[in-house]
Amino acid sequence: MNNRQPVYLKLFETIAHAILDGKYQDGDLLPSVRSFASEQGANPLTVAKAYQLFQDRGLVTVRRGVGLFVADGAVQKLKADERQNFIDNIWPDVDKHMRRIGISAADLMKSET
Amino acid sequence: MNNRQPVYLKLFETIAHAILDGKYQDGDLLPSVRSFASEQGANPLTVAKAYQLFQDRGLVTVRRGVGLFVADGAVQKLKADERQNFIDNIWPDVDKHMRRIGISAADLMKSET
DNA sequence: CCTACTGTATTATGCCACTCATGCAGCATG
DNA sequence: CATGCTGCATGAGTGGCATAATACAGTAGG
Repeated sequence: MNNRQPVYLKLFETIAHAILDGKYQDGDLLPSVRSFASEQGANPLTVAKAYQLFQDRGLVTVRRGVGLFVADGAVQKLKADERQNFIDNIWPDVDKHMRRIGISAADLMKSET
Repeated sequence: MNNRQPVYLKLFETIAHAILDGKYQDGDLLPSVRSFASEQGANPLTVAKAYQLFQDRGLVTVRRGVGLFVADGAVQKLKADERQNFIDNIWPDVDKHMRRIGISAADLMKSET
């Protein structure tokens, strides 16, 4: 029903994960709008919209005519932001949901690794 | 991040939570489409759409002209469905996200009551 | 300078999920 | 039968998203 996460948000996550996983580090050049678009089978403007989100957060610096670069301290900042967002917004809901259906975090840890 | 959750899904969750919390039990009459709509400040058809999801899952029985009733075994079935959905769909994503940002389930359990 | 690459602004168009207003159909009660 | 409640089918409007076709601005390298 709701497979409908917008493409530009999926692209944002794809990039964010690549950064968090260390594929791109501070100062690295990100794929160009057009190349990443063709690589992902998306429209360049949709990619630009995803990149815009990084700019809004100050995670990339634009060198017009050259490309987009991971800003200084962006990796750390992105990770910190994601952690804070998880603790403040995501986990409370997940925790509530778990309590409601009677699953504890301890239960889940047993069936891991 | 997602304020974009449709109203009818929020309403579905509201009802589901009420059932899981024991407010409505097997055989109980659910609020009518119109009364629940005015109570929630929503459109009756949006409420109907939420109720439709329960019908699709066989969780309610319809008595046209009378109302919607919680089906026999619905409470148990809903709980089982929610658990399965959590384990299959929700938790894997949450777990992946946690690993990526370096938070373990053990970390979260420390800061809980 | 010229070419080829960068990001970006503009405008237009099609699409689809969501929401809602209206009206109809079924049942209980007096 | 009449009233007043139920759920529900139909159709229309809205807004966000994605795409497209251009065009422009900035930079690097031959």
